[in-house]
Amino acid sequence: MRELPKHYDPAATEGRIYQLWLDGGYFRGLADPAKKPFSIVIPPPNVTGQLHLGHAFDNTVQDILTRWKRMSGYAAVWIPGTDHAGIATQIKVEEDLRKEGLTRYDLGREAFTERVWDWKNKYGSRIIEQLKLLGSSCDWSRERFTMDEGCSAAVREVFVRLYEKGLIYKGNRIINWCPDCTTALSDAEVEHEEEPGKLWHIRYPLSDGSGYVTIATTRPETMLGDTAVAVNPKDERYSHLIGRTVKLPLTTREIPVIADDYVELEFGTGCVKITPCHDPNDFEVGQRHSLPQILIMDDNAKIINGGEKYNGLDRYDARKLIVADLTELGLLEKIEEHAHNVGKCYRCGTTVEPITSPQWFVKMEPLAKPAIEVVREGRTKFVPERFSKIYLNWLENVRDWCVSRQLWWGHQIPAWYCADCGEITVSRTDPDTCGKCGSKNIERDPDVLDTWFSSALWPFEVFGWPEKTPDLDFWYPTTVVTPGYDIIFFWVARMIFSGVEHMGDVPFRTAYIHGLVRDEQGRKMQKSLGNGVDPQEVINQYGADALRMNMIFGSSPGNDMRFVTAKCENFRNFANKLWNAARYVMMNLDREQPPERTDADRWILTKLNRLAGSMAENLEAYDLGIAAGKIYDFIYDDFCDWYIEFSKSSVNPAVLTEALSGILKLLHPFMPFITEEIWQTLYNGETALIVETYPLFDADYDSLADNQTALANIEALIASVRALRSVRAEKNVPAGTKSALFIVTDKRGLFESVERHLKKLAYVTDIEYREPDTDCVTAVIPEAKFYLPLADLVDLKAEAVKREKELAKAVSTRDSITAKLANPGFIDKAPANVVDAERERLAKAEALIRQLTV
RNA sequence: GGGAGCGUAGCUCAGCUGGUUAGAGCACCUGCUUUACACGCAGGGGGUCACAGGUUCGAGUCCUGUUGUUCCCACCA
Repeated sequence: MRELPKHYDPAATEGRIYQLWLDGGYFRGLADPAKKPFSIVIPPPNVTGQLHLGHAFDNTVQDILTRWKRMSGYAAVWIPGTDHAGIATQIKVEEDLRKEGLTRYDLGREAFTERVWDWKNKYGSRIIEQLKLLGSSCDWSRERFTMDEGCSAAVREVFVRLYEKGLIYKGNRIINWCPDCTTALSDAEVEHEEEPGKLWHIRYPLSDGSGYVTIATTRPETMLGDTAVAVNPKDERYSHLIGRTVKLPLTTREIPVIADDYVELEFGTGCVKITPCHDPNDFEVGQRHSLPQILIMDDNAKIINGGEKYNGLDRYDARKLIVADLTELGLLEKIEEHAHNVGKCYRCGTTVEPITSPQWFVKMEPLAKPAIEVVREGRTKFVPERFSKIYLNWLENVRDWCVSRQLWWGHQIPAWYCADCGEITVSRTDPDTCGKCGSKNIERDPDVLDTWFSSALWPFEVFGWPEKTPDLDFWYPTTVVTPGYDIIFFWVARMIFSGVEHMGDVPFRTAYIHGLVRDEQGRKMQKSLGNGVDPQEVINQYGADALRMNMIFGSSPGNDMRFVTAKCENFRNFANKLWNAARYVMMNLDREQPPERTDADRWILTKLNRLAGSMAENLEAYDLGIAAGKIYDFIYDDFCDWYIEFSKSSVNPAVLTEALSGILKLLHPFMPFITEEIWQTLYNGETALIVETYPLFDADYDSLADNQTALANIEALIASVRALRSVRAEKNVPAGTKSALFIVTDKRGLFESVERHLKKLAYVTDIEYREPDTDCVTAVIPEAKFYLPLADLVDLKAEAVKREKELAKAVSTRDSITAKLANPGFIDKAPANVVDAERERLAKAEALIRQLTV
């Protein structure tokens, strides 16, 4: 047998163990009809991504579930892959270009996308390599990329299908525009932030010179695009103005005063400027009243169509100038402080501009309806349940999804415009001619699709859809996905409606939603704050197993967690504890085997069996933190503190090994590296732990009479040792000082069977079952009273005081239980096992009182 | 304007379907080279579970309200 070093060294182990798994092909998922399917698709990280703690958390959860199911006999597969991340990746490459003094326009579309592919091929696997450091047991042979051939085919198929069904359309509608990324964004990609702002009150003179109306606005620059002023039809202050016109200051235009319910009477002045091209509400008002549309900003949010003076100005410069000009004209009535919500681009943080623009939209209502149904019916369950409300609420109110992006990196929209007849041809294969008039004068839409359009198809495209593949048949719907709550809208909801629409079934049975990883102060981890913790450094310092346990231990489903690096130390220590326990086991393998199993042997195996049962319940319920806590406690308390200590006075190497291997199996999904390493040593590399069978609860074994007896005996032994150690510590008895022990008990058999342990663990020389002749230090448990003849330490008075205290406590416990049991309500309504437990407690309290009053 | 989470030991957090004396890690105190581990062992101190009501035989756990805090959604310019 190999000598193990005194300390576990993760850095020297993890790479070797990971390679062992790879070489063994253990991650490979095979659609074996003899087994039950278990499948997870990874939330594909961005190709531009660097491993952060969010990934670490997410992937630990997935790996625990996958390893557990794999060991439980499922045909388990975990599909990895990456997302092309349209905006993020394009920005990255454009930044590189800028260093060379170039823009993407200098290269042109083809050369530019080629360059992005180069970048992807060079750096795109970085995040994948980092995931491996965590121990992720993904089936790497199935790694996918959202822009690989298969995924691209799936995207195209979906686009065409939806178009043919009338669920994708092109329209000139108001969208969110990021002037920095120069692309449209979906509603979900806009983050609203409250900001201090101003409410400018501006006078619009009536055309007939009879006065003016005062409007209030937070964005005065948009007045250049005003095409009306609106008031509420019920507003008597302004009813006389309806139908008249006002002169739009700073322009030569005259615009009408209209009436619309949208205007609030109480807010501002009760008069609203209407800018159909730059405000979603105004857009709708404009539709209702057939107002002209005047677009006053270009792609970079610079003024156009605003007159010579303002054209070309940035929107904020224009605002300053316009406010100054209005002031000069005496048309600025007042400025109020006004906090309001501002939409920001979720990628770059730039304030988005609502503008009208011709874009492609997915019609949401017909897709949302069935997606709402499947969750209501429980065909997909959210864990924790509360997230289903967030999901439902979003889908119930969702507006059409703007899917076109003015980027070059992504899935180019398969639509061709005919210059001759204006027809749009949408096709599965690239057309040469217009589908309507046959003209060759056609041009492809330059835009690409929202990145989330392809990730929405992830759970079926990775199995080969639109082909009908055996894998798809076997593993779809997938078992579970594990995203953070921050991507419920982006990803979870869109996967569900896409799965239901294209596969006719939900994409996953369970959406296990987890919280976000925050820093020690509870802040989000952000580059700009510099508070990010690099998981790779943590792994280097403490080991991947320690990092994994840190993420899982003490976390609860759906809740955020603070990452405290120091906590890793605890789990490094835990790993070392297990390591040394294993060392101990292996050092004792050659010892002589006693003929029978002792109570201690039966005790540890019975407890281990129960542990398997209760951990299974927690794992089934996705309570990973609780399961982790239980195996942790078992290893520290039951196995190391007690069983190994028992084994020092009477060792059964077979049981020692049996218990250790059970522990290794149960712990493996959580701490795969160290458990496999120990397993390899313990069994000389003959088998791999990763494909061993996960322990199940055995009810028959649990109910064996010998095991039940062993449990009772060992629990009494533990209580005895604790009581004796406690009293010795209290009296400051030096550890080296041993003494005889007198036991007064009517359950002599209970102690006779464990005398060896009692002597060893409580520093006892001889045991006698009688009252001692001299004054003694005493300790009491319900089953017995103990006397330690440590004459010079005995303080009779102190002993008496201590006994009195204990007695008082025992009496109060007894009385409260007695009262409880005398309560007919309790006896009638409490479940039998609870009543029994109380009766047992009472018996113990009474026994303790008896011992104390002997 | 709606909705949700959180408030438990000095700190970071568990506490699953209500049921013993509310737990863990770190920190703190007292001992200890006990033949696996000082990345250790033994013993110990520390909590009126935010507050107020209610349901119940029984509430940290369920309900209502208050308060603090964080977040999400929403078209009052």
